Amino acid sequence: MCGRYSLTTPVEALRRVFGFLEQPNLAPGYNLAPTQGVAALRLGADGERHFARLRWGLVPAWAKDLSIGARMINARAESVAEKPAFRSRRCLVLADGFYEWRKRETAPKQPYRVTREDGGPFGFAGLWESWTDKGSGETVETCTIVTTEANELLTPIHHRMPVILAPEDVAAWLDAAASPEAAQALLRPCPAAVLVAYPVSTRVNKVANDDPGVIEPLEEGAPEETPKAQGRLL
DNA sequence: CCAGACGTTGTT
DNA sequence: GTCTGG
DNA sequence: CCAGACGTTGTT
DNA sequence: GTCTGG
Repeated sequence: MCGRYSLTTPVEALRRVFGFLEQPNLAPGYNLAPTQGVAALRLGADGERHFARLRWGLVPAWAKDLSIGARMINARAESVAEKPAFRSRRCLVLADGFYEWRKRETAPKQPYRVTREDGGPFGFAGLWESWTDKGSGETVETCTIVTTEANELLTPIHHRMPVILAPEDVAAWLDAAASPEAAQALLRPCPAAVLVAYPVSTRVNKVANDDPGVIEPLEEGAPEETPKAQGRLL
């Protein structure tokens, strides 16, 4: 699954890689979590790619309130085609790393950060919807990240992973007019060789810890961190 | 016709 | 909203 | 994903 | 345990 990720790449570099029109202000996100506003791309009616901030956690149009979104943070690739709640429009959620927690027998879960081998940004296959509050009339755009089975790199850590689209597949995913069969075929684990994974501090567990420290590699075999060590700032 | 459901994750 | 069940 | 909350009564 | 919030 994918319940936490990072996007620290400067917006200029994102524009070069993904080719969207806008020049938004984008603060680095070391520890992005559900219900937060995240950076995404959508295909506009003009056929161009547009940047959008979407609330992470899909809220279907029929929902009574936003609370369902906290649980709709992922959509299984295996069920995207059938489930009514996921008959949504496609988007690309921009990232440069994601976190997975490996369960351990005795010790607490060990978090890992997974990035591209070259450190560059990438896009998760996403779905988005628009929800309007019946009372206030306020509209909120929300999104979810599609997941699939783990590839060889992720299997020792976790059995699911987000769908990471190869750059050449992004256009086919974003174009809702493209064949559903072609889009469905993109929802598979990316090659293990393009990714690397490394353990990070359990400081990432806490959403409020949104600082460069949470993406720093944790030294293997290092003694358990003390609360004092966890509290130090960089 | 109306009423009511509609979803994910995890489980080494 | 859209679909299923009654 | 993890962290943290999770409830009732009353209403002179 | 289950649910919500970030």
